[in-house]
Amino acid sequence: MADTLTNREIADVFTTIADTMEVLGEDVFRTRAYRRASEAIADLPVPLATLRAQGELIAVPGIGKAIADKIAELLDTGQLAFYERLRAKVPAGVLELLRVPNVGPRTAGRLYTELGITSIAGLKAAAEGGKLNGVKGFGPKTVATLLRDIAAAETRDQRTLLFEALRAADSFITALGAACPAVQQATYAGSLRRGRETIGDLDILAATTEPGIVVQAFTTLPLVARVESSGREKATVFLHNGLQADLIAIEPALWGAALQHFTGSKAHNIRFRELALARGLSFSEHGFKPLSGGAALPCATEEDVYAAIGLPWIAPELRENQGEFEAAAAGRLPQLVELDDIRADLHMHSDWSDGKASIRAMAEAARAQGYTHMALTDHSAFLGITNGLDGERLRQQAAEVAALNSDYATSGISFRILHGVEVDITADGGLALPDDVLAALDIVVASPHVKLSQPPEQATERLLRAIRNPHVDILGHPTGRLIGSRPGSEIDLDAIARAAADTGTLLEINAGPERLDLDAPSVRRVLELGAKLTIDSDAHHPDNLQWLRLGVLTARRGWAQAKDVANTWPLATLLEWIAA
DNA sequence: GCCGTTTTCGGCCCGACTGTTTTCAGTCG
Repeated sequence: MADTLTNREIADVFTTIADTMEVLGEDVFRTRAYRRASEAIADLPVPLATLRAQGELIAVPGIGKAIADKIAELLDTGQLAFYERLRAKVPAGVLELLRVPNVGPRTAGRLYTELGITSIAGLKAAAEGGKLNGVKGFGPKTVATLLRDIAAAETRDQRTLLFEALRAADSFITALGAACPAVQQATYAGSLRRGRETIGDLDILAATTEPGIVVQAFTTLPLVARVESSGREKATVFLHNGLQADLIAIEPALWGAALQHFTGSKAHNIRFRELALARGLSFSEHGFKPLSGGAALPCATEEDVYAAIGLPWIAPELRENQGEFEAAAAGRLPQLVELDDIRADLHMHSDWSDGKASIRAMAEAARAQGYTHMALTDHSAFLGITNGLDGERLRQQAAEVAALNSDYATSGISFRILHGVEVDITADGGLALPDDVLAALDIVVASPHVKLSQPPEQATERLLRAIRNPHVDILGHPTGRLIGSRPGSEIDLDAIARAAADTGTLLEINAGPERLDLDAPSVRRVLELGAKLTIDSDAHHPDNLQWLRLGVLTARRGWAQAKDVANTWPLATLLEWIAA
């Protein structure tokens, strides 16, 4: 039998179904149902085959009987007759047209049925050859922007990493405030505020009593390369670095409504508005409109907005319609971990291996973050690892760590460097250092760096062996994925989490901008299964310690509380945990 | 196709912006 389809592959099938049905002009609510199902599946940390075996498919919000049957057919046969019938009606190239900005399903459908266009290249040729002139809906301006949009689709960048987007948003907001005194307050919203690992565009919110002036200032900033659209209260621009940025200028009295609206997610907002309607309230970025015509409700803060439908404020990182409304209604929202809760970084490198700074410099950087302790975890000597340490060099390093700790103690500084290592997990689950070397260390991070494309069973068994080694305290970047370039190992996350919970092994959220590994859905699942976490920078330079912010956002998206995260614990608690 | 503190049938979030319009459809977020 062929390999079972992954959740991602099945999610893609339902997205294609939705796209195809939209192009065919079929019922919008049916297409929305397929899209919702696809999104729900994409975020599931548990394989669909497992849920199906437990009869739990229809327990997933957005999956009903009909889609559950289609999932079963895909799992059993690797195919779906319904999907094949749809695909036969619309060439794949027509769906490709949807990648062109401002070409939606209606336009793509007409381009296909009326002009026989079945590819972006074909569309470009038609536009350049004047074949669109005189076609209903295609005036000269539309054709001109279409050619520009085709060029954008051909060179389109992938999504931007969270870390880069945060930096871009900060500088953009600073520039806007400096250029326009009419801005009373400005912040970013959208997926950036929700802490998603990659960002499609920047959503900037500005409070002002003079929206026209702010929009004008926004669209004429030096950072702006091109204005896509510009209206009374909204504008969309492209920056020189290729990022798209949207602005909404809003009355201060409606700040909470606009912030809620532009933070999303779309699924969260749709659900929010359904709940509002059930209370006789229509909600938009301009606030509430009581259907009965009653008095307006306050919307200056997001707390006002959620209070209007009887709920406490919900943290942006939770707003994915993945159970946050139910938790809020039941008074069971988690008290999410915060950056200020972090007392230590437990995965840091120095120039003893491939880091760029001395142990002391890294320790001082940790102290500057306000930490009370840190773990120095240089690489073990292993194939492919630069300048990794063997047992002898680790003994030498221990002396330097002891001397530094002694310096801190005699200076009356309460700070402790734990001496550790980031030991390689070999392809079969062994470790690159012998047990007696590991036993002499304060803390051990074990991480996979090579052979990350093993079959799932082998990849899982490899990590399970490492977790069960009594010297291993932390499993570092468990899947090895790199966002946008390497998918990482396929592992049986439930098995890993259960073993980690059994042995007390901490599972890492590696906060490197390209790693964020574990990812947020995995974090939520491993916490459900009783495992504990660490959030570590994996810093190779003092500046990298700031990456921890990304890890905290990821932890929050995974519903993590401070008590779940070992580097929020006091040093004594951590040492007790490791000893046990 | 999904779903239920109005509902197992009949709904399904909401509005800005653009271009081509004699009043609105399509796209986007």
